[in-house]
Parts: sequence; C-alpha cells; structure tokens
Amino acid sequence: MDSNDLRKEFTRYFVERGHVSVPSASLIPHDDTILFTVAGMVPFKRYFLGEETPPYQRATSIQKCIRAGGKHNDLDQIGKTLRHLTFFEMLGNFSFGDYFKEAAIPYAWGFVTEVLKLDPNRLWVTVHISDDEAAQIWQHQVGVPCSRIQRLDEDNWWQMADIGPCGPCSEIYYDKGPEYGDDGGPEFGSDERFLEIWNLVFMQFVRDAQGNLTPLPKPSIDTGAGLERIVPILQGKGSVYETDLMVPMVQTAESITNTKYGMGHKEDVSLRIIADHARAMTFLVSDGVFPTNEGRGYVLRRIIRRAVLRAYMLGAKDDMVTGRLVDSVVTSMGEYYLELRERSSYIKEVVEREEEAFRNRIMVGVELFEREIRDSSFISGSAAFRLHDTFGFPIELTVEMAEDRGVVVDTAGFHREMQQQKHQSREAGLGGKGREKKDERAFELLETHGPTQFTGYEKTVDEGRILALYASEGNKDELYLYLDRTPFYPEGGGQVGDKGTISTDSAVLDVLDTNYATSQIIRHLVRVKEGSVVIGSLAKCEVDELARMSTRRNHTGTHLLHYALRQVLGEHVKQQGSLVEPGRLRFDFTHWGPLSKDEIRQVEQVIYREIISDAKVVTKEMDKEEAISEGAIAFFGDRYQDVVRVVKAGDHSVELCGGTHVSSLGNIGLFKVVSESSIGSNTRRIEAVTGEGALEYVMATEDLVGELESLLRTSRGELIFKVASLKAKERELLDEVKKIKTQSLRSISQELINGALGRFLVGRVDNLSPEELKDLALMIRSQSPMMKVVVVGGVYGSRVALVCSVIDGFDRKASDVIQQAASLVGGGVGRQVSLALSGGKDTSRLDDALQLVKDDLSGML
RNA sequence: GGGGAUGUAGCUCAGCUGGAAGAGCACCUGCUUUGCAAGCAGGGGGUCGUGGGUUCGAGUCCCAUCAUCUCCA
Repeated sequence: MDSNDLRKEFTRYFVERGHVSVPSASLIPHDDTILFTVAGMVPFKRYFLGEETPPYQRATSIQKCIRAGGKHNDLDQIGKTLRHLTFFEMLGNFSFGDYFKEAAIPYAWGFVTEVLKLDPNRLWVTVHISDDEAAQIWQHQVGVPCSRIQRLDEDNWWQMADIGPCGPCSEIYYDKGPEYGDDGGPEFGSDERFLEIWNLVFMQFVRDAQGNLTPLPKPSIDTGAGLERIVPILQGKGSVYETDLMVPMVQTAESITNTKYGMGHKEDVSLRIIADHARAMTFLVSDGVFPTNEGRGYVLRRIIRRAVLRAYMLGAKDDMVTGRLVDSVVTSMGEYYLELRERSSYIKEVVEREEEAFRNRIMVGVELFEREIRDSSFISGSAAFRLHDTFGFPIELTVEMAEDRGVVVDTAGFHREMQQQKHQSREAGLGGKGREKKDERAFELLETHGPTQFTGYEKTVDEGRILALYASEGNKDELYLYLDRTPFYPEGGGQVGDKGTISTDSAVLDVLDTNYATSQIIRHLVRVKEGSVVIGSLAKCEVDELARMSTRRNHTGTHLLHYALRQVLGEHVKQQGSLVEPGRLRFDFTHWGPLSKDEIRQVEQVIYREIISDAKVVTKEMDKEEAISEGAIAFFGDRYQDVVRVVKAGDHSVELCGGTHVSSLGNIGLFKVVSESSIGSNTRRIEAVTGEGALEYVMATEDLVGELESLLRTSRGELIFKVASLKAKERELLDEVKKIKTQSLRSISQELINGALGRFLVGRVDNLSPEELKDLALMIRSQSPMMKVVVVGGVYGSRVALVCSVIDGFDRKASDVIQQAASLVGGGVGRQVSLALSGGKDTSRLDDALQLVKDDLSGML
C-alpha cells in the first residue's frame, strides 16, 4: 500500500464510521502559545477546551505538522534517528463529547488489523497505570492478551497545561523484530524496535489550581497516528527514508551531492537531513511562512540553511540545490497537497533567494576561517563562536573544515559561549516584557452580565450602564470603567483604543484609552474630571469623533496599502504587524529588499486609483471558509472563529478585520508614504499618512520648495538646474582658490627661503589654515633641499598653528623640535619623525614660541 | 527584545597605538600591440554612512543615529 492509498483508506474508514472529513489546517496555527501546528488536534483545540461549540461531534483529519523550534523541537534529532522528522502528517479521529474509550479503542484496533492488516502478534498496547477501564476494553472487548498490555505512568498521561483538561492515554506499538533491539515490550525494550504507531488520548478530567481532578461531563477523544511511522511497516522498510514518502527527496539529495544513500553513516545522516528539510521548507513556505530573523520565519530560515549546508559539505559547493529539492517535493506530494502545485514557482523563489544569501555568507566565512588558522594551529571556542554569531558561519562547517586541515576546534568552548548568549537573551526577554496580569474581575463581570456590547461600528455616541469601576494597575488617578454597552473601540488588530468622554448625572470622565480586559469584556481607562461615579447609573458615551475619523481613514488606508504592495511587489508580501493611530499608520511586511522610489510611487498610484474610485467599504460577517474562498487575506495571530468579520475595501482588498473603517474609499482623501525602512532581514516597515495628515505633509513639502525658491531666487522648474549649476560653480571656485593658494604659498615660501640664514628656517605666516601651513613647510623643504629644518607658525582665527618639517636622517624628531614652543602657546604635539603638526590657543605667545625654536636651533646648528 | 559585525573612489577592499586619503578592477586619453583577464604612460573620480563630542589635530577615540549582515530569545 503506498502513502496515497493509506491516506484515502484512513479517511474512508472513519467517514464510514460517522466522522466528518476535515481538510488539513495551515501549519501556522491560530494560537499564540505554539509556533507551528504540532499535532492533529491543534486546529480543534478550542472545541476541546469548550471555548467554542464544534459543528460536528466526530471528525477525522490528515494534518500537516511541523516540530521544529519552540516547545516541540526535534530539529537536532533529525537524520540521526530514523523516527524524528521536522515535517510529518498526523492521521487522527476525534470525538467531541460523543463516543469515548469503548468505541475509540475498537476503531483503532480495527483499522490497524483489518485495513492495514498488521499481524496482531507484533502489536503491543500500553495504558496508564490508573486506567483499568481502558485495560479492560483492550483485554475483553478487543481481545489483546494480558501479556501484551503494559502500564506506563507519565508517558501515558496527557495534559495541555498544569490547569485544564487532561487524561490518560493508550498507545499501540509495533514490534519491528529482534534485529532492531532488545525485547521486553515498549516499556522495557528498545525504542528503535518498538515503534509507537497510534496514540489515543482520553480527555477525561479537568484539573484545577489545587491539583484536584474533576471528571468531565462529556469526555472527548483525540487520536494521532503518524503516517511516516506506519508507511515503512506497510512497505516492509527499515525507515521512512526508504518509502515512497521520502525516496524522491533522497534521490534528489543523492544527485545534487553526488553521493549514494547507504555509503556511510555520515553521508546518510546528511542525506536524511536534506530530504527531511526539503519537505519542511516546501510546506512552510507554501503555508505563508517567510524567512526572517524571528519566530517562525527564523525556524524556516534555519531549516533552509541547514539543508544547504549539508549539501554544501557533501560537495554541492557551487550549484544551487534548493530549487531541485522543492521540485521533488512538489512532484511527489502535489497530487494530495494541491496547494504545492499552485504555488511552486513562488516557493522556489523564496527558498532560492534564501539559499543565495546564505551561500554569500559561507563565502565570507571561509575567508575569515582561513585568516583564523593562518597563524594558529587551533580554533578557540570564542573564535568559532564569533564566526557563528557575527558572520553566520555554521559551527558544523567550522568543524568540518578544521578536520580537513588537521586543526582542532574547541567545541566545548563554543558551546559555553552559546549558553551564555542564550542566558543573556532570555534574561533580557523576560525583563523587557512584563507580563500582563489577568483581569480576574473581568471574568466575574462576564459571568454576571455577559459580554460587553460594542456599538462603535454604527455610532460614536451611545448610552451604557456603568457596571463597575476599579483602580487601575498604574497611576492612582486612573481607573478602569466597565459598561454593559459602549461605542468605544478597544485596542485590537493594530488599531489603538478610542479616547473621548463619558458623562453621567453626577460625573464627567475623560476616557484615555480603551482595551479588552478579556476577550469579551471591554475596559475603559478613565480619569474623573468632576463629580463622582455612581455604579448602576446611565452614562453618555462620546467618542472623540475627529480622532476616530482619522483612525478610520488610516485603517482603511492600511488595507489599501497591503493590497497595493502585493500588486506592485508580489504575493510574497505579507503583513507582519501594523499600528493604526489617528495621526499615522505603520505597516510591517515581508519583502527581500528596500523599495525603490519608483516602487513607492507605484504603490501610491495604485492606492490613489482605489481612493478615487470611491468604491464602498463593505463589512460582512461570514463563515470563515466562505471568507477565504472569497479571497480574504487571513493573518496568523487572528483568533480562530467560525464567524469572522470581513472588510471589503473597494473592489480588490478583502481582509479579515475587526477594526473601524470609512464607509467609502473617497473618504480617505489622500494617501502618502512618509518613510520606508528595514526592521530585520526580509522585513520592511512603511509609515504613511492619510486625509488631513497627508495634506499637512504635502503642504510642508510645498513650504520647503517655496523657501528654496526664494532662497535661491529661482522658480520651481529651475530649482534642480540652479542647484546643479551652483554645485558646479562651487567646484570651479574651489579649484580656483586652490590654484591661487598654491601660487601664493609658492611666493611666500620663496620669500622665506630668501630671508633665511643657514641650514634652518623659522618663520611666521598668519591667516593660513593648519593644512596650508603644512603644505607651505613641505614646499619649502622640497624647494630648498639643503634646508635641514623648517618651522612655520601662524595665527589662524583665534588659534595658533605650528608645523615642523625636518630632513631625513636629522638627529632630532620633528616633534621634539617644536615640543616646547607648542606647550608655550598651549598646544600639544605627538611623536612624529619627519613632519610634526601642533597648535594652541594662546596667540599672544606665538612670537615668543618661534624665538624659542630659533634660539634652540641656532645653538645646535 | 538582547548581543556582535560592517559602512572609505563606479565595484572589491587596505588604511596599525589619532598626525600628508590608498591599492586592484572599471572608466577616459595616448602609445605599443592587433587573440582569450594584453602591456606601458598619463588622467578624471572621495561630504571616509549621518549628527554631535574629546583633541592643537579624527577615516582612526567616545556618544547618538541610519542602513546592511548575523546570532540568540
């Protein structure tokens, strides 16, 4: 049975048993607590937690998963073992309060023995030490002999967190045979011999803060079976790398590195890493991850770089390799994952650009490495760390290259420095953030009064009843006010909270900010302007309408900007963050380089055309799937909800968004990009203004041009020409001045030479810059080769300059000659042999100083 | 969020403990030669990323800032 058949058979089996087949969710979860989708249950988490009601009671899915980076990190194990993978597929069936152990266990056993036709004599089962119920079902209902059921403790207990749903697990293991390791079942035997192929999680209890377990009224089932674990068994292979899931990638890896799988352990590890990473990078980019220097993007980046590095070390020194790797993944998996085929050229572009950047880094690093070993027979830990930390030169490559040269690397020292950096970063990370405390009172309000009703989409003035007023965490004068209904927009989706005023019969309050206390309770940060607040009284809420209007313009403008950037730069552009304030908007997005002036113009033009179309902005609540099928751009970080708010800004821009918007695009008025900059690799930031802000910006530019016009006494059309000709003129004049200066220096030097007696010269010339004075001294020396010492000094502005030049081989240093004179005028001098420069502030002592030098030299020569 | 590195001629870079802005390639002119990176002579081209500071004097030291690269979280 090949892997495509297995996927089909699995889905068919559970659909026949009343499950709804749910397509694989994105690798980017709608969940801030994890970096990637790491298991089949991730997309259903909210159903299991009871935060949302599932639309079905039984579901089955084949879920793409990534375990790399974050809490679930298998990256370092890849290639070394045969069972770890960064990318894998999870087969799962789920029950949301429907069936429980009595059905889940027989389903699993039925599939394994009847559909997969695995030999029951090779199967083992584990249950939790406390779970007699499951053991009974295995033994009596399914008929697994007692000797094949083992009891495990922590390994068979599941919990999402310290508090919340949890329960025992039960697993099915496959015995690969004595040649793979020691016997004794999964509990005592070898990990490589007994392979876990099926995990059943019984969500049975809720654990509270004290650690008490309370049984759930409707327990649930979450199962997971690794496709990559099962396929080798079905195909009679020792590992997944020999099955149809991996062979195409391994073959490509062989071909690009000119090696063969099975040649040797070292080569095999590398080939496995390349093959595994080929799948991971292809799927990650396909699901919208972009190589950047933080979070998910950083993990992707490491995966790409690691694959390239392994290929490089096996001999693929010059040719690009990732393009062919992506091709092999798209070809072999595109039949089931259609999105790969659709986006293959995009995936290749993103990945190949990263490879190219990395290859440039390697080249620089190799040079530094050479320099490092030139005069040292070993590489210190700190040197290896510097190569890695500063120049991005991987430690593996340092070690490899050192081995080739017979040089030792202090890897222990390297890891020490690495630990230190990690420690340092973690400290800084924790100190900086300051975690928000949970607003417990908001939960109470939610229980007693239900969610706050937000009316701000329709109006900016409304009435609400005051439910509570509490002291805020920070400033004493500032309080938290809770209403049953409010038009104040709470900070979210990048848009800042509304400001304004709230008044009752007895009090007037300034609203400083508005945000969510919990996901459904809105909290106003207020300051009492006059009177006192009576709980339960009716309050008139007035949002600062001017600020809100500006915010609306900026928010809709942000959507247009996003659309325009994708039009002009390409579909790789993706929002990374945004800030919408009344005064301006800020938009971070993925892109590989600075935008040219021309590209910014084009973006502004696209936006301009949208604005003058004056198309309506339509907001609609719709089903999530429906929204995506209409082309809405969904972002990670968005909460997963069945019903989402979709904002259609004109005919092109469609996004999921909870913010406030103008009613038609013409209201934006004018959109102007104010700045474009980098905030990290492959991440750019644009700041822009709209409406009045844009007008002010244009006016300021106008004023500037106006001022230039009057300053340069010319018209706007002539401005460029005027400045260019002024610069040319300046150049000309400077050349002229230089020529004249040289001439005058020549005549001054002649005068001084003529007036000189003997083999030295001391003279005073004022109004020459130190630079010119130096030229003068050199000129005298070159015109009069017999002159042994030349000292010239002069007043320049409020300062004194002194220069001394001596003939080669003179028995005193130039600096020594004027040392005393320099200190007399309040200056210092360094130590120079042939030419010394000095200066000072005391202009009145210059003549004395020069006399001092003269006396000194006459005595000597 | 924290750390490190880099920024000098069109390009690639050198410039040590502060003291006369350089090389190679490219470009222009001329000569030689007419063959795979041709030789020789001459020449143009630099706000030393930007802004402060220390100093008699800063490409060089200090601070800030911008850009690019990189590691960690």
